[in-house]
Amino acid sequence: MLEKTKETSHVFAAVLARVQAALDGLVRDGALPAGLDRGRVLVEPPRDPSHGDLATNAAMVLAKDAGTKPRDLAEAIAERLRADDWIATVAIAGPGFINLTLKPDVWRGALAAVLAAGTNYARGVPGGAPVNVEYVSANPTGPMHVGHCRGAVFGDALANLLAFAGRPVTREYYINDAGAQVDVLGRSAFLRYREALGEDIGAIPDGLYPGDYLVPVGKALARRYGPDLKDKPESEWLPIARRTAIDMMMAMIRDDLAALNVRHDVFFSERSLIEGETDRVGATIAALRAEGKVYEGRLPPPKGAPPEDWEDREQTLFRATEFGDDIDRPLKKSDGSYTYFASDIAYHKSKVERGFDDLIDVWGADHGGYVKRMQAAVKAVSDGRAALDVKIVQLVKLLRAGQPVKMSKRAGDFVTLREVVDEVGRDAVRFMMLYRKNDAVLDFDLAKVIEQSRDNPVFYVQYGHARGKSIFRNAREVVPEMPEDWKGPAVLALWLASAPLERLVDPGEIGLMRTIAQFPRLIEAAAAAHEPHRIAFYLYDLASDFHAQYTRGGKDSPHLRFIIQDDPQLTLARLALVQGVITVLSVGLGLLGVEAPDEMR
RNA sequence: GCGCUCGUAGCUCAGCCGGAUAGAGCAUCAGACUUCGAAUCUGAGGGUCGGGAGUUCGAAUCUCUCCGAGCGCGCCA
Repeated sequence: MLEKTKETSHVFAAVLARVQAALDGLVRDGALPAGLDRGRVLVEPPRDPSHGDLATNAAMVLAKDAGTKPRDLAEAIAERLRADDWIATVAIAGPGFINLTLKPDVWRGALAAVLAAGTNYARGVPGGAPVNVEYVSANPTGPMHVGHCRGAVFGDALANLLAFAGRPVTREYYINDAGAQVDVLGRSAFLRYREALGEDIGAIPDGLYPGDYLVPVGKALARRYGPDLKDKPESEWLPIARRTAIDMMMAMIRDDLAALNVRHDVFFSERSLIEGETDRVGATIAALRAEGKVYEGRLPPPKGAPPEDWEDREQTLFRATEFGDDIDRPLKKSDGSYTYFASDIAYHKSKVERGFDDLIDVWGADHGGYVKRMQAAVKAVSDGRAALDVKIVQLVKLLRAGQPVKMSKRAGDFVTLREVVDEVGRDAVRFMMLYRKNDAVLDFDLAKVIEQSRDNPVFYVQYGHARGKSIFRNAREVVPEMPEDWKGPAVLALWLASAPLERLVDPGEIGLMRTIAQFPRLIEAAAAAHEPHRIAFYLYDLASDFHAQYTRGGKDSPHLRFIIQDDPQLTLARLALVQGVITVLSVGLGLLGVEAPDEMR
């Protein structure tokens, strides 16, 4: 049995290091030139399991620079790897792959490492540059609807993932509390205020928000100010109505987010940029102008479809083309006020000034055309130091049993986030939103996601966890010395540490250990790519392996059951394996913000 | 017209900085429960990876081009 070292907790990284060591050896012997770029050397599981546990492309990516043939180099590398104490067999295949089979003890060591680390398994070492993730940022003009849901869940899971990978993460929400939309909100609230005072307001006029959710805002205004506001000019009541409405809308949005288990560290007000002691939007523009990145000029009308009311005029422009955008972008409207983009530049500048060079924004698909200019702006305000990655989450098509759920925002009968969460549950919403790449359109079927079958990946994965827990509940009569739950995971881990893992010899058992051992690598890759959906797919695969192994211990092969009545030691070893599985399932589900239940109900 | 995103099995989708014979689920067909939860599992059939060209040892993946879908296109946020 190998020791539980840092190596065994990340087998792939360790084997890569061993391959690199073999290459170092070849360099020392003069068989390989020094100073080759080895960045492309990978160790990964081959697609076809019959090729072994791991494969490396080292010979193929280095052969050209080394001036040798891939298969010759592969043979030289293989010769050194054969001496490695972890490696059982080395085979060269295809154009120069080196296929490795590890000694089973390596995988057993990986399992032991999982047990020792518990819920810290696969956690990255703390460090790296601080990263700022901005997500949701829904306008505070009403409750959140389903469309907001996906970005919220995605951003939250991505932030969880980056934090777990070791990065210092700040989760941020940008409140669009300036501009025309919140003025409309303020006027709509004022109407409800008059209504609350007993006035008959009739139908809500066009151009104001009709939703009932503003009724409480009107009542609150009436309670706080009585009739005082009613006869004042708009310039006096609007700021009050607007402020009250925004605050109440944000409280509602926070509640909605809480229902989804989504939270933010920072709520950043757009209005604070212009209403503070200094006009930070103006200051940002002035600073950019001083650097020659802002100028007064004219834009050509859009090609193909020029607007009817196009008016050629000189305006304040950001030199976005210098930073990779297609066209320079206006910063001021014709009435002299700032464009949304201008505020957004100041806002992103504030992120840079707060020490973030690594920015992630999560946006809806309708903002796709905005990406280049924002990335250009981030480069401009940070002198190229900071980078912005914009994750576009695509549309969610809401269905019920295959039929589209009709939504009309104009009629005010859109489906709210809260309705969906209440109907299908937080776990189902979160998992399904993450069980898809962010940039692919998502069909969300309200009927299907509460179905309890293999068709529904949420239940499939959760069932895997519950099944593992169930095995522990049933094992007590064979291993009565098993610590009680209330003693906590550390006591259980200590007990499992004495398990004779060398008795895990079945290919299905080794396979499970191998899958578990891939988790740290998966976390690293998913974090680097900003792709939390990879976790969801991995968990599905792990649950699948586990269900398969469970069922193999059926009528034909009772010796493969996890609980063996007359063999407590073997049962103990298999319980250790089950614990490894449920640990990873639980950690992974935790990153997705989905519960890992002990029982299915 | 331009830009962004997407196009993989009948349907819904994976495919990890280019890698070996392109994988899952659903659906279809054939099987597995007197004992650890059948909310599960085993097997079969099903593919011009939208079309074409290029880059190279090698392309679903990178480049170009065409076709198709969605989103966006100064003074909305």
